[in-house]
Amino acid sequence: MHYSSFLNYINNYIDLTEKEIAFLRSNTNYKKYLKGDYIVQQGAVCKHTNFIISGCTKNFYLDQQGQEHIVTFAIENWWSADLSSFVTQTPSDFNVKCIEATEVIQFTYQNQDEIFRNIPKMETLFRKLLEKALVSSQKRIVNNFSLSAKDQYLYFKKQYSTIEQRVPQYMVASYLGITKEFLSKIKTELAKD
Amino acid sequence: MHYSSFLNYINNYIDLTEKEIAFLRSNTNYKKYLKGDYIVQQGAVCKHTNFIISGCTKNFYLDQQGQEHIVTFAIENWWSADLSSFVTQTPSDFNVKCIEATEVIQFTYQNQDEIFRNIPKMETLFRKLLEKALVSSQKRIVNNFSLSAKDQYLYFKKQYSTIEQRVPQYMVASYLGITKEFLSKIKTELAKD
DNA sequence: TGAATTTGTTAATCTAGTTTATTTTTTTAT
DNA sequence: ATAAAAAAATAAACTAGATTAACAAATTCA
Repeated sequence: MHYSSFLNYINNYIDLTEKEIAFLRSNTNYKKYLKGDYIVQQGAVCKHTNFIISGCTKNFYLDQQGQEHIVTFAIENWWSADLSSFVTQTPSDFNVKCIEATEVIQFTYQNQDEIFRNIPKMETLFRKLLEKALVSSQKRIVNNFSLSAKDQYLYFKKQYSTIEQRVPQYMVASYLGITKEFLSKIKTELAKD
Repeated sequence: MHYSSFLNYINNYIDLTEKEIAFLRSNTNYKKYLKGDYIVQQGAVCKHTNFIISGCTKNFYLDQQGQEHIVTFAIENWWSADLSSFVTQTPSDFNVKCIEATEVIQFTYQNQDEIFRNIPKMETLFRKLLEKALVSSQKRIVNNFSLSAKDQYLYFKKQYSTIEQRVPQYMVASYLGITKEFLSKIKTELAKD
């Protein structure tokens, strides 16, 4: 049922015994959010790390002028949380909001602690996930200062074509750090070729 | 001797037994680089993760036009490597070069594997380090698209005042993703206030 | 079905940061 | 102490991308 895609995902990386699976189940829970629901709100502590079974979320913050800046998107088989708030259990500077109705498997900080203590393989898995995430975050910084807005858009389109097709264009612009008008201009230019 | 600052550092996070310390020593080694030496070269595999005992390094890449873009600096008590190349053991897109003569404690990918297998606390330490690194990498992305060049410079100055005082200004500009001329302009403007 | 709201486009004007070129200052090595 | 090299400053012309504002499509939902 709900857990199959979650367990499948983990099974791609590590082998779990029946007992470990049971332990994992008892330290996580399933939750369903509606389109527009907040999973994390700026100012509140991020209580859970969420594995997305279905749906799509955006992680964003509002600047002094109240403008929304999207930091990351997340879809099926991705993790979604505000890492900073989760690991320190202090109020978040970010919001996580559902762009679509979204189903997740989630666990608290305490749950995570239990899981890592009882299933060390899970900590190894997370260490590797964090490595990957850091690499792609660094890649994004690099792209940021060596690619033009046009090339950054093309990179995004190539890397995350699924996401590009699912979210409104102004959110893509926000993710890229450009205005929606300029993205529109880029797209009409690209269409000419 | 060489190991004291390394062991001190680790001791801030976890407690190691004498036996574990011995194991750690036998799976790492000390190395000294001169100013200007490369620790990692673009195109070569990053063989080691380096803990800096003394000195300063820059992690950078050269774009199509041969322009240098600095991704990170590292000084005493920081880690220095090209993570992407290290974890995949494939050729690096980046260079790590010593800005000053630099002493490190280093270990290979195999060493790391051994260390994590034999001292799980060390994997926990690294998982937490990665969390911190990812948080600050995300913070940098956020700053990138919500702060002006001037405010990004001020943030850098505040966060990394030691580094700012140690490296030439054109490298700070490269790290910030602006030209040295523009940084110079910013600094004279700031000096007026 | 059609009015309201969200999303996307176009075009004119504006600005933060780049480029190029020259000069001045600081550092390094002898 | 001094020449050479590296780093920093200055200034003018230029450009990628922002802003504003008006309009056009596409969704949503009563």
